[in-house]
Amino acid sequence: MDVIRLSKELIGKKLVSCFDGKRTAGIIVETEAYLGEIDRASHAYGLRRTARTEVMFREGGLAYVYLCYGIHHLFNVVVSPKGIPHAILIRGLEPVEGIDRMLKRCNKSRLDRTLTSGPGSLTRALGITTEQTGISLIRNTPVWIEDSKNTIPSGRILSLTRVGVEYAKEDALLPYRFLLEGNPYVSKGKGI
DNA sequence: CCGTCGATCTCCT
DNA sequence: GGAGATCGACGGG
Repeated sequence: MDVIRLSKELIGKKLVSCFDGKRTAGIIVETEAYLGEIDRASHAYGLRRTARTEVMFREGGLAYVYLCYGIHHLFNVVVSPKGIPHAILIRGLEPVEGIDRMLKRCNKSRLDRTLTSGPGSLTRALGITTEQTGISLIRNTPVWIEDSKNTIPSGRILSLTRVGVEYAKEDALLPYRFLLEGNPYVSKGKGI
């Protein structure tokens, strides 16, 4: 499984949630690859296993959602065969469906880039929480990823260093952050 | 516009 | 006890 290639391929696809029969969705415009065992920035570095990260060691196609700083729910796609804990963090969405419902979830009255820019903001907008960790993203579940037929945003894919992983030493320099150049819904961070 | 700080969960030391 | 794959409120310039 080529996590780097898949991280780029996820850009332009649609992340969808559906709770109470109501869809909310956005086009993925920013991702980060986390390469499990060999990546100091990964929760699974050195094959370290905890209750929280156990889902990363399961088969690809599952959601890994964890709580960051005690507040923010961060959504990842587990992408590799069983035992290989690679994951892709979704960091930015361009909202396309159910915007009113997203605004309500975020206590906002108007759409602007802050609705779904950044990994903690987009989960709040879609209603994704740690309750969804471990669910399948390809079967019939409240959260999944699908091809976006009509609404594919344009732009070149840039590769930059990842955000907030300075502690990862030399791995902090790896160009494992991917985003659509110029898209307003990419997160703030160095290099942008 | 900018920097600082609080929120308060999980895991490591 | 401390830091982290973060965000938004607040205060000063």
